[in-house]
Amino acid sequence: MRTVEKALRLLDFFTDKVVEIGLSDLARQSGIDKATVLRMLSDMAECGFVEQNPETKRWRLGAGVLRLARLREHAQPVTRVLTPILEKLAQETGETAHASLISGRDLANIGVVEPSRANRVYIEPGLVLPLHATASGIAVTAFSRPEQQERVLARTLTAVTGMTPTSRAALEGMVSRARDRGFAVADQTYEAEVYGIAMPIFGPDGYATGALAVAIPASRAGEDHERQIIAALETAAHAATTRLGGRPSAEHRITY
Amino acid sequence: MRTVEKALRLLDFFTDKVVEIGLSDLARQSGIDKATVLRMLSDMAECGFVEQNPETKRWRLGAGVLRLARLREHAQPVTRVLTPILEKLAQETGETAHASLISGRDLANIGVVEPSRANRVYIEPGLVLPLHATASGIAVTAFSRPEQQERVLARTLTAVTGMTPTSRAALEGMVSRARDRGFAVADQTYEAEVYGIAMPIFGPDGYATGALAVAIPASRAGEDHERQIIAALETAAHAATTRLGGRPSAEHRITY
DNA sequence: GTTCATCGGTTCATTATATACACCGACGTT
DNA sequence: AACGTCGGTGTATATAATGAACCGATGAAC
Repeated sequence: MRTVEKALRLLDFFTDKVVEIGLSDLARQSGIDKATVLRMLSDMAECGFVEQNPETKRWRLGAGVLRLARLREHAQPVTRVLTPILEKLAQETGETAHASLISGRDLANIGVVEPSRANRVYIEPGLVLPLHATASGIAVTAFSRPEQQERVLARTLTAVTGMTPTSRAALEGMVSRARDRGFAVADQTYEAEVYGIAMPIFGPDGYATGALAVAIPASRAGEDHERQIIAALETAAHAATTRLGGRPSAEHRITY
Repeated sequence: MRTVEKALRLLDFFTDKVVEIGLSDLARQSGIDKATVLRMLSDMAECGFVEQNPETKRWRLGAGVLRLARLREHAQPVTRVLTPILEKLAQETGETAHASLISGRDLANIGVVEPSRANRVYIEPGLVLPLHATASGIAVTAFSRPEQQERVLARTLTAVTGMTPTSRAALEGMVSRARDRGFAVADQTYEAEVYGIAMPIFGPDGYATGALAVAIPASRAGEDHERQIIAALETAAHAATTRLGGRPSAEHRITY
């Protein structure tokens, strides 16, 4: 299999909670031989992607990722543009708002703003969202290029919760419904008790490049609240698209 | 060379100014065969490190780097901590202040704040600074582990300007002088007309992990100005070290 | 309107390189 | 003292990376 991809996938074992990982641990989790993992880590360390804690000998993300993020942000200031939009969205809806962008085969969370109320949904920063199991993923897929759409539908859909769509038919239904309505809804498909509503952000070619989403406790789901969220999302997503230099799809129309 | 490293080094061809690169161009610049470069880019794209502009077919940095940067920033909020320190430093000195961290074999610029005055030094965001040719690099090297120091001294030192130290002796002199004085000075070693002064940031083990620096037009270099900058740098670097959970080296004492 | 150069991308035989097993000393527990 | 685990090393083997030749498309030159 491809060595470069295997090496880069090692970085996905670092999460919000798992900040440092030991060599043997990483080898075990990834299923790759210890010697190989070490060589990959050393290679990535030479380039600044990871670094080794000199005391614990464990590995963590390196400063190189900060540099690259600055470069990308300088080329297109996604975070700077989306943060105020997310803040407004969280404030207007009183719920947790987050933004994700297509990153490889998945969706990468690149911004979260929580409302001030106590009972709110927590979303891990830097989370990888599966395209088939989240409102954001469905929204993006619904407005992707046909080939990209087919790639997602053709996958083996792993269940994250009991509500995750696992058959092609179920997913296809959710996607086409999202395309019709202009937004996607996911009822506890990724995490129990969490209900998500998402709207796509479009690129210059009229296809989705990411999504804005609002996550609410499932107990608060209800028609009025949902309408209010969708209205807030509509202006937010439109602002995000245009301020990022995108062009909304002609087929994107919101219908409740 | 190792494949993973070769692939990751491709990312270093993206800069402040070069936001997108075509396949043939990247192959030419890196000296790697076109087919190989394409495979590497495809692998990295699968992981979200790069993405292809669907119109121009050219490649750019992907959203995955934003995600990883968020994760690292969440684990240790380097940027958030250093930005206000840099702002104060730039304001106090009236000059461009910047911060860099060790990233692989080099130093990665991760923050710049410019003063309000018109005649100021411009530093590219996300720049890679060679350890031997910048004040920051000298400052870091002077307070690194002996092995690390030796690795830098043993390198083939490429000249960036006519003032860059290219002999081991010259570099050794600058490093030991920096160790004695507690800060490093670089007079147009990296860019003509730019004079840099840098002080190390220390990690928990008492060795340097990065540096804060002030860059001034060479024409403004002078003893009074320099003294003022060093004083501002001293408090700034101390604040950076402690607020990042580091411990200053016992050997770090400022002497003019 | 033809020519030519260059683009992104593909193919496939060759071989260089990644891999995995066995092994090391160090450390902490039992 | 025996055992398990850690990070790390050496090396024969086999797999995966490589690069030259080639493709169709595009655009500039004349």
